[in-house]
Amino acid sequence: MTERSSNAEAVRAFRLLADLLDIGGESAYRAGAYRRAAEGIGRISEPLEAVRRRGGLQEIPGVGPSIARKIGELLDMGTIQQLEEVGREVPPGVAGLLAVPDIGPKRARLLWEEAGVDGLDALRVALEAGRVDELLGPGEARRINQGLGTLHEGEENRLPLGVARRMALDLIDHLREAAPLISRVEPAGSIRRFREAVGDLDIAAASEEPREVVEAFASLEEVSRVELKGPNRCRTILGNGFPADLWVLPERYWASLFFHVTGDKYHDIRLRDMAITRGGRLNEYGYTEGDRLKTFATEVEIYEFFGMQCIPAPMRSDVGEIDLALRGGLPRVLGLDDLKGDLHAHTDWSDGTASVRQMALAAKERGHEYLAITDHSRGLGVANGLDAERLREQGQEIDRVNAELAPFRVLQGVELEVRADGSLDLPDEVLDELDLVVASVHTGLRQDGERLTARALSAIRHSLVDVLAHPTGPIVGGRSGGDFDVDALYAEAAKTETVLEIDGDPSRMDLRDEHARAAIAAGCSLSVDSDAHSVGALGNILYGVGVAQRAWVPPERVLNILPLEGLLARLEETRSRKGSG
DNA sequence: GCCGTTTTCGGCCCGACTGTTTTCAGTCG
Repeated sequence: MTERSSNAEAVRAFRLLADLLDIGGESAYRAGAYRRAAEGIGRISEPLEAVRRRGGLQEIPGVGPSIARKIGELLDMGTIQQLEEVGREVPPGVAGLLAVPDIGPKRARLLWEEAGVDGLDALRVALEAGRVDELLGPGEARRINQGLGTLHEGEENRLPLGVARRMALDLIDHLREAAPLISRVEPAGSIRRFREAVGDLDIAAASEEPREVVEAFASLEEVSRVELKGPNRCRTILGNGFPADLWVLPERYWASLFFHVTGDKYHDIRLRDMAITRGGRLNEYGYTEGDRLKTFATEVEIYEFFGMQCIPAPMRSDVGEIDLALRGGLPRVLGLDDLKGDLHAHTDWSDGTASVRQMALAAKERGHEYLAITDHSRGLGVANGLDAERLREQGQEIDRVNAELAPFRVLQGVELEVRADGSLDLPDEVLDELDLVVASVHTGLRQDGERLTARALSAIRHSLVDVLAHPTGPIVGGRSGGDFDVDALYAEAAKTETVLEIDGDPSRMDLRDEHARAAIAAGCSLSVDSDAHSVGALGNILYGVGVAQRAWVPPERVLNILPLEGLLARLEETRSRKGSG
């Protein structure tokens, strides 16, 4: 993973360069170009060094000849000369001020030049001494002081998608109670785009009385502070410190508003560019040419207006989807309806909360044809893992449930521990009796990369392992993943036809989007699962679908789009091929 | 600095909100 860190370094370097140029009074467009390039670099999973080797740097969105050259400097010398030079003019600490809400490049420059503020600590001192008040006025000083209070230094203040989405849905419920005049209200922004970590809640609403809805929103119990409030817009900070934004317009603007609030920014800008070349402009009300406004009933109509296919929200990021949609060549990506079943779920036999029958009934109700019960194996003692004996007993219970619920089918599987030495937690003759074996590396994630990778590879190669669960091992917002050589995993999984999982549990989201994209490019098949430990959590498969869409995963590369018979045949084929190979 | 179904030069998204600006600059999403 050492190569990959150079991507993160480049993102940091170009962001810093952009900030410093901005503060130094350089053209905002030039500074913006560096910021755009940082964005583009942040979205690729391939190491920059590898991209350079194949001459592909300028294919990165926002990277042209000049920035490509600077990427070269960074790779070869570990620094960018221009950054060093600009850093001598403007102390890099000044760029840190931009993280404070209401401080942009102009105020950062003013604070630094007029009050010697060269970082966040100096800002606190200056606020204390009343110098910010003198420079910017009491109102701005108050806002900046508040903004500084919500700023968590270092760590980016983002929440796992599942947590953020739950918060947004609760907020929406309460808003509907408080403001009955709402005709529509939906989470938008990065929640709707299924980013695995979310920085704020963006909510779009339609109402003929926008002002009343804004007032109701600002008065919700959850809201601890209103940062900004207008007739159709409100930005708040919730009691837990998390920002929540609301946009409200009358129903006839809904599609344009929903599109606008969904983003992402660069996708939005590309469509606005297209509006300009047509002689008009695109905004959250519709398309305006002269004094004539054309509104849209649906997002599909917006895209059709520009002669494009409609792009699913998770795919909106201006990394090529727009050009494909213009040519009618947007690939079909996995949808929730494509999935015929779920291949990873737990019951009260290990650390789940529901019985086999309860889980099966709930899966059946969701329209699934099958559900694999994959309780933990014995090695994960903390999760009450099953040994061979208890697996046999559980098999009898599964048989009874299958007799009752046919043609729905409960598959008996196991989530099998890959031990610290790379051996598997149950003997082959036990695994051979099961419908599905999902292998997992849960423990010893702090091992060095070589050993970790070797463990995962040995699981992938094993003839009775069908799926490698949550292959990289991170917990969103918590511990980072193991130091796996992911490219080696993809290559081996593709070769052996072992399936890699997209685990939809919101605290995992693993594989994440960039990994899933790389795995698809390497030729792997994937499964998209809930990893549910309760009946309600079966719905988490939706998050897995979101990740798959962000990664442009085509349905035909996903194992559990297969109907039951096809799935069983496929599992058997792959096992026998691996066994003989 | 990037980029092109009007462009290889001359543009660069758009609108909302705040403060102390009496007509707009700065910031944000």
